[in-house]
Amino acid sequence: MNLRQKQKSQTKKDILNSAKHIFSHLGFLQASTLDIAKHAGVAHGTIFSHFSSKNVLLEAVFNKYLWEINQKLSKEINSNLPFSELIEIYLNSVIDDYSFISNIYKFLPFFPKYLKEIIVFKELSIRKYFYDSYVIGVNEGLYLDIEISSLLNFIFGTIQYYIINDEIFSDQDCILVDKKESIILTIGELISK
Amino acid sequence: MNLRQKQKSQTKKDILNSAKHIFSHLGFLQASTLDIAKHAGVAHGTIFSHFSSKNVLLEAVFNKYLWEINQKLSKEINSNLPFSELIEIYLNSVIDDYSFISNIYKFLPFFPKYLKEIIVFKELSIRKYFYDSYVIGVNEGLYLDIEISSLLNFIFGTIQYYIINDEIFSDQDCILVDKKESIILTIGELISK
Amino acid sequence: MNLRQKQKSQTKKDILNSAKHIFSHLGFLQASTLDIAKHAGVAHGTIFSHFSSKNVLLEAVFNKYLWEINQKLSKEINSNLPFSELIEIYLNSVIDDYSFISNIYKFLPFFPKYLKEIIVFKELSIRKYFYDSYVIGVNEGLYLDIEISSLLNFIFGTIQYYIINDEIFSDQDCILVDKKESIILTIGELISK
Amino acid sequence: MNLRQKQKSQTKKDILNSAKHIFSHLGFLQASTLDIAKHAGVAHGTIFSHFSSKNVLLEAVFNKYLWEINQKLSKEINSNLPFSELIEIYLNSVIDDYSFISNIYKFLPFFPKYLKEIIVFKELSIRKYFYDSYVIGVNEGLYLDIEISSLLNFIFGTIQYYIINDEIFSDQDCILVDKKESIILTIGELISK
DNA sequence: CATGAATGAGGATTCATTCAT
DNA sequence: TATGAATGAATCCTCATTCAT
Repeated sequence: MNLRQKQKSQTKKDILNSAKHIFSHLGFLQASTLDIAKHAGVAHGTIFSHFSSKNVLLEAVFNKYLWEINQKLSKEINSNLPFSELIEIYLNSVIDDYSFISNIYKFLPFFPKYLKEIIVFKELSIRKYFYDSYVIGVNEGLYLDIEISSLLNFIFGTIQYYIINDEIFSDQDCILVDKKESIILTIGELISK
Repeated sequence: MNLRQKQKSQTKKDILNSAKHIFSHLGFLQASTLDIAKHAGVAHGTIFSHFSSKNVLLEAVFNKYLWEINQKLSKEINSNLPFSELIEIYLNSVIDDYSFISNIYKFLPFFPKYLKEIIVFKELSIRKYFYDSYVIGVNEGLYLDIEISSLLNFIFGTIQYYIINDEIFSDQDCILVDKKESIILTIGELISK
Repeated sequence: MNLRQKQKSQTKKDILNSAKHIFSHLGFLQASTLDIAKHAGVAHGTIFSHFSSKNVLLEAVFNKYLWEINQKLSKEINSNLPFSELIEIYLNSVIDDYSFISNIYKFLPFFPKYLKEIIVFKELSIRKYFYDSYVIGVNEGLYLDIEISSLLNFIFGTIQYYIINDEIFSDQDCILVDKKESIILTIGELISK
Repeated sequence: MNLRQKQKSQTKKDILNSAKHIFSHLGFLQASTLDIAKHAGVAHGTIFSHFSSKNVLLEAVFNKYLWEINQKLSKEINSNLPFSELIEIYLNSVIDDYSFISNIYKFLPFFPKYLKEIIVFKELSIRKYFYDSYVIGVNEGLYLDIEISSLLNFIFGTIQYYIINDEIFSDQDCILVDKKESIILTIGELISK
């Protein structure tokens, strides 16, 4: 990669970074491409020479950062860990990047289908760990033997619910800090045999 | 009520109906007041002679239709019914007005706080039935004795989760038709002692 | 005049009164016909059954109240009074109805020509007294013998200038209270032989 | 300055010019930003990429043209000139840009305070010359020794008065052409010792 | 005559996207 | 590739005026 290519690559990174930052702080609709360009220190048009539209930029942001978050999570997570520990690790990873992830969930309905699918696809790879851990627990006679994918919808659904309604549930910056213990406890009680 | 008042009242109803319709189909942000006016067959300005702003119209739509839905629900629902039957009745009421209710949940994060509170307040009155029914079940030794409000967050959260992600989970018009049984079954298994 | 006619006449008076009040407080452009109707306790349309347009109402307000102000002024004023006393009386009459009169002067450029002419015509009848008084003063050898109508333009112009620029010249409600003495003094010095 | 910058600068000038033109002909309130854009041959939005709001554009127009007018005036004016000559020079400068300046005076009461202050500030720098010239005249025993700032209010007030009421006083395009001599003469008679 | 619901033209502003430089 | 000026469709809201009741 020559200098020119490096600079180009750096510009793209700057835009992605700024996009994530602006999206996290203003939300995906309120964030304008001009805001992002200013924050990245590039011309407005430069965004469109790297990303053909705002939605394509959104897609790139998702691909990059959700992938990073998943990477980090994969290192800590492990199907041999007990189910409730997985939930805690997952919640911690959401808390770490709360302003970004909460905005994703809040704006999900506005995204075109292909963006939703990217997001869901990333989530699926995480679900795998939960699934396997639960199977082990069932085999060990610890957990109820129920349809696991339904159970996982309950868990991820509840977390998403708290995030989306955070403004109502709590005055804190991140509602999950408050609710983490309660979520883990309730799930534990529900699934234990 | 004289003719004038009847006509006025009818116009207001027409606007509210059209607003509900447009909101349900385009979403609350994409729906323009001009769209609504056209659909209602009135002049653009007429909307603003009945509702001082788009948000006030939104509020009125919520108050009218959530109230109607709640009314209907209250007639069918009853704390003495078993918990899973309540869930079914509730799900049916959501299914009946799916395109409207799903949009409410999808756009919730974008509403001003006072609108969120209206919606939450309506939900609370429904939760009461669930709460009481669960208490009865616990006393009868049928259900696990866990923190009920947390449990209800799990249930409402899961339903909201299916709704918000409906486009991904299912090609049907209404995902809950598909998932109803699964939801009820899973909850039943989880809470049964 | 029968009861019906009396009521009609009273409604018209109410509207004129309210119009003057609203015009005085909000200015002629910011004041809406709806504001006036509400203040008068009549239906919006009623205004237009008495006055064919907002401008016609404006005209009526001018005719009524400028006439009243002139009437009152005519009783106090008298060509035999010394010139500076006339100025003081005139200034006092402006001060008495400052919020109305100041708005007239401020909005003068927005009025159609025929409304301007009404206003000027009312002013002319007052000018007559000033003119005559000055002539007497000149004949008595007290005042400079200059073109009087030009002089009067100087005086009325200056007063209008203070009114129009009151926000800049003073924080008081009525700048003329502050400037009255200075105006009279300066004119006195300029015209004395 | 490269081509891009020149073009941008030219567009801005075009907008300012058109704004001045439209403001002068329609008045500051009746003039719409769309009118200005059309006259300047640019898209409506272009105005807002150069000026953040209509008021900011107004401010820019004032700053640019009042400054130019003042510049031109400063070159001709000089405190050592006799007072009546100053008045003539000032009147000529108003006459030169009559449709613009007359609109400023006519719409003065409707401008936000900070715009009024810009206008007044420009006027103050001119007043300085008048003040100094008068002082010299007084010292030479030519003029009455009276409070000068009051006198200047009389003069500027009278000019403003003629301008605001031009439609009534004269059928000419510019009333000051008619009245110039009369104004100078009357002032001369009033102030001469 | 009085009512007041309905009208609809008009106006300022936003912002993703384009394209000449 | 990068720039950033220019675009123009889209949106909410105001208000004098009309007219059926």
